[in-house]
Amino acid sequence: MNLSLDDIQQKFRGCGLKSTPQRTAIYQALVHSTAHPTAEDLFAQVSPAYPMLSLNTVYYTLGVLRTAGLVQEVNIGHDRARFDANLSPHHHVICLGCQTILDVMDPKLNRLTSPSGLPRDFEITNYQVAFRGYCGPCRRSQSPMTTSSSGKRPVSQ
Amino acid sequence: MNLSLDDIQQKFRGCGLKSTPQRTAIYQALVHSTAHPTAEDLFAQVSPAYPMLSLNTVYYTLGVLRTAGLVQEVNIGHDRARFDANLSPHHHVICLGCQTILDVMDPKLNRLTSPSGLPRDFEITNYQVAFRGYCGPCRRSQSPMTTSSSGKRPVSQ
DNA sequence: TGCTAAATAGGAATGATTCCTAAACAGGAA
DNA sequence: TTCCTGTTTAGGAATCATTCCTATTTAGCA
Repeated sequence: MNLSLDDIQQKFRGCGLKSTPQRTAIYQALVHSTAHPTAEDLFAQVSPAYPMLSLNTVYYTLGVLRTAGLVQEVNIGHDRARFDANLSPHHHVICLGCQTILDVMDPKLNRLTSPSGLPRDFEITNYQVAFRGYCGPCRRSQSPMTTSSSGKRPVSQ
Repeated sequence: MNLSLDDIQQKFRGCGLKSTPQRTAIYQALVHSTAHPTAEDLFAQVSPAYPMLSLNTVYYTLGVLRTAGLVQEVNIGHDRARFDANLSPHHHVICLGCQTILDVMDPKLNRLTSPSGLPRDFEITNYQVAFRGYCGPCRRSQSPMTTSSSGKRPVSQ
């Protein structure tokens, strides 16, 4: 996706959001990324151009954009929130090795029907499929004996 | 599911885990729950019977059980980890109002095929569908004007 | 019964996120 | 254009789930 500054400004106005340089830069960085960055990632990316930028502002901005429906939060594990400006219906593939998240836009995944066995008055608004596995590089670097616990605290998933 | 203490002890042995009263109690509490409790929930539930129990032990135990494949972590949002001892393939419905997680065992959801557009060497090991929406009580208690932002920091999803 | 590695408890540390507040600013009104 | 007001920003402190560290206890085997 390629959005000009004007496009972004219009988007913000359309949602009743003020358009500030920081906000624009943060949103733009997110739109141009496919890496599902964390707040800290975005902070690192935008900081050089705005040395006074506060991580706090990144969190606040992401919260505002999420509320406005311009970005969504993606989570793998409970560790830190990752964000995505891709609003078209899509799903995710997560590498359990390097924690990379890939977008999957297979249309057949968008035709799932409401599951059986739900309370009658439950209203589904959306759903997402999360595929987990290992990417090529992570598969190759995994030694065949990685399964034995090393005696330390077990690692998340 | 109803597991006797003997069943649990056998399960632990089968995974090469020591069987301790605390570990057994924590696992049993999880097996008997359908509420996808957090570590703190389990701590609160088991504490009365084991007043010396440490929350630390609950975390450690859940880590061990997860590594052994006896429990899985379920996440809604990035806030805190929730756990599930239901190992049969199933999916989740999450109420965005009260954060309740329901299990969904609709067999048609277990027949999804690997999505298109994936790098050829990516190996999917499993997947889960997360449906989001609002349960009956939450729908009814939502006033029609809840959408207007109150001027405070926006709330998570 | 003794040994040893694993498990436990407690306290301290970490780190992501949120809270609080004063100053700066965007955007509409005059 | 200038002024006003509510929003946004930055910075520091606070919160809270989770992990780390460590000494003590214990399960399970020899």
